[in-house]
Amino acid sequence: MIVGVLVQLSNKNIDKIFDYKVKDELLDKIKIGIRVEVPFGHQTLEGFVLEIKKESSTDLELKEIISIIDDDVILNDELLELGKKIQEKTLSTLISCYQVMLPKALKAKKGTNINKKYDTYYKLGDSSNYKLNKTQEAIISLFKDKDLVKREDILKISISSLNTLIKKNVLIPVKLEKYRMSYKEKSNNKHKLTNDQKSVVEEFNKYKGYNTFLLHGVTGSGKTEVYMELIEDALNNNKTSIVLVPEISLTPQMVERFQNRFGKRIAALHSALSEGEKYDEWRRIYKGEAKIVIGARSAIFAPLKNIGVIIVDEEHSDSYKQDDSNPRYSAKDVANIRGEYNNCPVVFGSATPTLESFARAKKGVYKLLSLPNRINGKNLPLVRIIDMSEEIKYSKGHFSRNLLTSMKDKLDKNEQIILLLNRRGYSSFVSCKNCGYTFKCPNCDISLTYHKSSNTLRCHYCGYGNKVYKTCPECKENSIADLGVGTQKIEEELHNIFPDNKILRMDMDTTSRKGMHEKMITAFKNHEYDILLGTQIVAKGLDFDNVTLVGVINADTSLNIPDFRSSENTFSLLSQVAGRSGRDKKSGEVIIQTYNPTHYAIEYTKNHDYLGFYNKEMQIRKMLKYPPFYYICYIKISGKDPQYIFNEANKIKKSLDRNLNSTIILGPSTANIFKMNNIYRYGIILKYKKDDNLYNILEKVLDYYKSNSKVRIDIDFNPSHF
DNA sequence: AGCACGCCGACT
DNA sequence: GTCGGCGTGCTC
Repeated sequence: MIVGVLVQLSNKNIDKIFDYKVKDELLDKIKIGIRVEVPFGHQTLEGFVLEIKKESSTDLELKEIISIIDDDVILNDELLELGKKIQEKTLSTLISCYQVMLPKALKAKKGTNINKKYDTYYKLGDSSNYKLNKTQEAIISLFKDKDLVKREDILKISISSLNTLIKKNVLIPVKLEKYRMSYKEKSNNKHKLTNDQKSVVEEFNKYKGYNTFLLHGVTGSGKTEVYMELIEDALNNNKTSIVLVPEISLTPQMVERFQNRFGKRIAALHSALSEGEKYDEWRRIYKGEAKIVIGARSAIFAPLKNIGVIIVDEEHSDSYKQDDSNPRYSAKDVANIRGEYNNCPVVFGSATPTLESFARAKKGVYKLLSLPNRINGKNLPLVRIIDMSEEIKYSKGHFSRNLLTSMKDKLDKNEQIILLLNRRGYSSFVSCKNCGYTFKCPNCDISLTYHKSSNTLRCHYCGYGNKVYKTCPECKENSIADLGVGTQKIEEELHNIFPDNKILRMDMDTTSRKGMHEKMITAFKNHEYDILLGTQIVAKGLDFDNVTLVGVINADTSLNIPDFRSSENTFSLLSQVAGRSGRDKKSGEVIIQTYNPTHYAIEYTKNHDYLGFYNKEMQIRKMLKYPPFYYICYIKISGKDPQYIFNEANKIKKSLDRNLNSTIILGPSTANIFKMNNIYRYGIILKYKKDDNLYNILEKVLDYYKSNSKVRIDIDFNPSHF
């Protein structure tokens, strides 16, 4: 017997199958999809068995497999096939496609193996010919409502009685894998669906088998309740489900909501778990103990069998696209591949769908489901737009008179307020008031961010740090000052204006410690604070009954990001944050401050007019040949030597020009951040509708550079941003 | 990724 | 003469 093995080393040169012989004693343990240890060159590596065959195609003398790592198949047929499809779509190495599907604990490791842990339980044996005493009866009574009882629970009664019962075979020990997490029993039965929700479910049920649905539901329309109904139906048909949510909204409350309804059949995969905990959850799914998986992007690879429905909540979120490492895949694409394989429905849900998804729904490629109203008949909040270029005459700070008046009003009524400051691309920075000099990172060529707590300047990309000088290095004047505005600055201003109110700041700085995010949300929900001030983190999915005012300090920051999706992202962000207001009985209000009051992304937010925004934005996309009218592919060429990189980038561009005739080729241009960690980068952008030669030629480019250590080529299909 | 092989410069 | 730089090629 010969096995074909793919070793766990992500490198284009060795991303192929190597053949090995199998020792007689391992013969019956070999299966496709298990991991084995093999000699490889001068080292020992782990790899996946992908082929079993009688003969090798090479005439080299084959080496033998050293050992077998798994008893059971790690990559089942579906995942094996899925990995190949992802590698074809992304042009990544095949091994990276398999590795991304598995918990890190299963990746090739150096001695840090996570061992399974066990708990001892007991089940009832035969007690028919044994007379129980009082203590023993107490032990047996523990089994009244369950089949298995934990050893610790019995020890609380009596260890000697336990030992006797074991000896007499009244109790039989069972070893079960110990999981690091505890699971809630379900406590809550299903809510009644509203008529809107019911009709969506009915429409959904008209279709059988694999279909992709777009559930367009305004904020507060009860999409989650619909998801749960679909999951419940799948469960009743003995099928499993996957629910994807953006990492940022995968809060313990969200998980709890599902646990309350489905109890232990839920497995949650999110970044707050340790690697060990993630591995435990993965095992529970793998063994079929968990039927419903809720998690962020990579949860789409959950090793479930017999999937009945796949749900992607907040489908507009860019977190579903992995863009920082290979494979650069979209979990939504993977959802569709798995939906097709399992012949099951896939549901994308959002209040502000991506233009790509909505366009597909309009064309009938996706089936459109709509929830146009908030539950219990609440109106969407009233939105007011404030022109800050006018307003700045009346105010020294960052608050308009309208916003201040409204805030005061709500605080008087003991209601709560959320303030959004979208800091992205707008970090606090110091600059010379005299000559305009700004401090930049010597490694990354971007502005350094000012951190007041440590009085330092830091680079948000590479972590470079430096003290703040008072004297300008350029003009030698003592005129360096803090000119940017961040959440800290606004927080100070708020303290001055509302000294009697409690203010909670929530951003990357204050929520990075484990559990903080959760604690803050709970504290705000319990009205320990009056005002929640934060970055995008406050916009997503949170549900606070007492919030009646949402203020956006400056809506322009996300508009100004140089990305063709900045209008879409702004509209989406503003709509999401507006949706936080007035979710309960009291009606809500939204005040958006901006220097671009007539920009359509802001104007359409005012009337919650998704369709209006969609139509306008589609015209622009069509004119400028952007998605959904064209696909985009970004080729990144990077390396240490800027001149060499530039030459190679031009060579690539010329070769693409020669070989692609229906593709628009832009660049090479310096990437947004030309220099980062002393690596220089150029980008080539491709726009295409259909080019049969594209994948072929891109593969040739990758192949040409695969052994060239001076150039690195990264290809990103449908990048979420540049 | 490692590691060996091989071809050039500068030193005990 | 030899040590060591890293460019190139190979791993069943």
